[in-house]
Amino acid sequence: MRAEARKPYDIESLTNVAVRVFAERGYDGASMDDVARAAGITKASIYHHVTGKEALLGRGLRRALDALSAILEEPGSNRGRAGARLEHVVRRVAEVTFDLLPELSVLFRIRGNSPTELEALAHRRRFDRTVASLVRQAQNEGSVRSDIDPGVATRLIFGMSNSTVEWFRADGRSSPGELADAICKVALGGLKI
Amino acid sequence: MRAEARKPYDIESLTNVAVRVFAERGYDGASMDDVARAAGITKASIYHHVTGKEALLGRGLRRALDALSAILEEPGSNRGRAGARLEHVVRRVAEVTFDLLPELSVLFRIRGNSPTELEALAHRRRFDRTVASLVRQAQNEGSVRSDIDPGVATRLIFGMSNSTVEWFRADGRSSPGELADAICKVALGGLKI
DNA sequence: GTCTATAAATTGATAGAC
DNA sequence: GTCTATCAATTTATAGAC
Repeated sequence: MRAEARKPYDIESLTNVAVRVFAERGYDGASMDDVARAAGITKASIYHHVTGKEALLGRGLRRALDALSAILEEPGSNRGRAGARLEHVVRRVAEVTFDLLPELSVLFRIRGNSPTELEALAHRRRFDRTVASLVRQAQNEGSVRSDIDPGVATRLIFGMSNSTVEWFRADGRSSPGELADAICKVALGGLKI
Repeated sequence: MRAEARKPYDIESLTNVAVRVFAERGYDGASMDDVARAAGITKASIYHHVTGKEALLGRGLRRALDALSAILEEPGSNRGRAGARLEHVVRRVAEVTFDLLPELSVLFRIRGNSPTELEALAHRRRFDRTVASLVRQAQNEGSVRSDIDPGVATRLIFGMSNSTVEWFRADGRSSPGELADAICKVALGGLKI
């Protein structure tokens, strides 16, 4: 492993490194020195690109939230029966999760300890509310069981889907597509035969 | 709200406070001063009861892991068909989660950033492996679908169940029993009708 | 764009009095 | 069992050279 000439960082490539470190050690558990070490530059150099640690967090959260919001704009989320639209959203959230694994991992673990985190949580709640109303429509049309509160059902589905960021690694043993399949099967069909 | 005479802390009552603070702000995001403030004593006083912050974490994690392990010793987890035993474990994990909400919340969010965390993660993996083998038995006896890997199924079930620590509050709107019901219904039966 | 050096604040932990 | 005072280390962030 020889030393290699590296392209200088810009704000995007540095954010890539930061979200990976935040995902691995947790935002609060990761220091700017951890990020610097992972990037192969010094801590001071980071401040040339961003105003501080919280700005790096904000950029990661923004990526995650933009990707989730985009799902709700897709045709599959807005056309057809509510049951089919719900299934589309669940599958696409799973796919986006694997696509932006560190960003979503960070989003799913924030606690609201700062204004940046609080704003992201508010955005996320908006997403959840939209899906919950989709669940309600699916219940009304008879394609989803009505004995569970729509908000609870939404949280349980995404609890299952989101938890994959804790253990899924694209290591070839199971592909993102296969896992997205499994999530849809269990969330919509259950484990029982 | 007048100042009140308070029973002096012992190690258990202080751990109660600490796990609640850790659950709310995250272990790394919580300072010893946060714990002290929540307890209504000074930071220095905490060190009379425990050797340090990591010891408080260890005590909380121990509570959570002991409660989970105890479930596997229950008759319902060891007698009868695998499908029924699995359902018992899922339900009991949900109930224990609501019973020890802050402790389980902390356990579910650790990353392995210290020896204490690494040891707890090892214990938790052991629990997961036991349940995964239960899922496999249930597949073999034909009570659980066989098109999903037992390890993946286990992680998805507990991903759903464990995620409740993020949002469930015993505020009367929905009871622990109702939520445990909903988790079993969705995990085993799915959302679809 | 990255570095060295350093400031300023926070934080985990200890000493010793009451 | 709790306090005040303080230390030592870590950590976020800045100044200024190259």
